[in-house]
Amino acid sequence: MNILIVEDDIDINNLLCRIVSKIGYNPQPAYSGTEAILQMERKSWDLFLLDLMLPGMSGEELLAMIRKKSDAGIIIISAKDERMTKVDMLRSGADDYITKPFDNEEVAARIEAQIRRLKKYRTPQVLTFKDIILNEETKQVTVNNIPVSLTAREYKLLRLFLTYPKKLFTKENIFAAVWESEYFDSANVVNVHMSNLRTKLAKANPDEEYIETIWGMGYRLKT
Amino acid sequence: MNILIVEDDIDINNLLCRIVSKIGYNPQPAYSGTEAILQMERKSWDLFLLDLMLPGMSGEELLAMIRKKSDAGIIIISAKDERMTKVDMLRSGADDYITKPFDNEEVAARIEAQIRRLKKYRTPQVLTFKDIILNEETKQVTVNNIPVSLTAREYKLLRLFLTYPKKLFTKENIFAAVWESEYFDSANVVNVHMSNLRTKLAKANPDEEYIETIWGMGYRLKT
DNA sequence: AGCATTTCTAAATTAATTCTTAAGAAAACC
DNA sequence: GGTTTTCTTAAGAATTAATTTAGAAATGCT
Repeated sequence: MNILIVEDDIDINNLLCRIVSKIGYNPQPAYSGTEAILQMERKSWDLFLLDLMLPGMSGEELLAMIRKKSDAGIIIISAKDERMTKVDMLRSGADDYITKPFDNEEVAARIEAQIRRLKKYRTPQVLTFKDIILNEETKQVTVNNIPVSLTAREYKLLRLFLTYPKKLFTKENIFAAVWESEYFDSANVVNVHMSNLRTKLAKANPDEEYIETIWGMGYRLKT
Repeated sequence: MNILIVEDDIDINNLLCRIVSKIGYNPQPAYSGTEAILQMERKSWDLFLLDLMLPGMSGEELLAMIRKKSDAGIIIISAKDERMTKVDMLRSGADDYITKPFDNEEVAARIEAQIRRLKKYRTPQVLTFKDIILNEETKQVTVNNIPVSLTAREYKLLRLFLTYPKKLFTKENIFAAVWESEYFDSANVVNVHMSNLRTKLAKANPDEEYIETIWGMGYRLKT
């Protein structure tokens, strides 16, 4: 469990790191918003402890960026005790909020509450189905031990299916998840990308069928 | 989204109900721990707002019981502002904690934060009747443990019957529900699809009858 | 800017479902 | 018992949905 601690005050950051270590997780300090962004690109994080007053970038901005890119837990730690900020933070995607000065034990408990929840619904770093191996960390996909190069769309499509291997996805489902947009004018976009994905998978292993079409309903992995 | 509000103070309970309604969810008051237990048996809840000081049963006990039986979200609302209690609550399975006196907007935001999380990981809906199992998420149907492949129309038909297992459906009913259209020229379309559905079910289990014809009226599941 | 890659659109092709028709069977009515 | 109505079922026609191809538009990269 990797926890990124975004807090510019060195002493407080150290303290938070110690708390995190003590309960058995892996802390990494970041002392500015920009440093946090760099850390996000470097590896994937399970939980963010986020100070709101940051050099380089406001905590609010950073919060929005994290939420956009990741499903990690976010705990805000801040001296701002104003009501609207608190409410706004929760609305905008933070999972919890702690005000300074904080109590060490409370911080530990809240971190564990988040981790407990995350663990439950954890998406593993490597997704597999039949002989497909999709590595979330490296974004590499192999089929039948052959590396398959997918475009971004194809990758997201495949990942969606592998994440819920039994679920039937309607084209609307797929569009909402992969395109991250509500509107959905033409089902054909989805069709085309499904076709392309299938072609690439088939090229790597012509003897196996991975995705089945359920007429009038959508697509599902073929078990 | 059904939210059970467990709080003995009538005014506070009312206030919480109003907050919940306002953000578009379905509140149900319970004024004691025992009433909450009864409500839990009566139907399934998505989220609990839980006061700690309760007649009939302590909030701590109730919390443990809820967590044992359900995956619902739990938000503690309490006047006890002692540190250890707060920490304990989070450790014992609550998802969030609000202290009285609370701010209406904050309560609303915290409820929405919980709901957002719950929605994402919803457990799949499975409908059953006799040895028919219909999985809403995978759209797979098994009869007598044999997978049955249904067309989209047949699936919707079967789901309609399983959703209201005792209801008699007229052909107009069925047409309206499955075809999602008002007009209904020929009852025979319904007949034909009912026939096809029956044939497929019978193939998987020839010894059981699932749908009975009520002459001159319509169809109903055969109990 | 210019090249390469990806993504989207449009249209032709193919496939599966859905509907219509019609003939025969079962139930209700007289 | 015969007649009428309602339902069942089978087969083929019509319709709708999905696949695929090719090219245009957009995006990304150097």
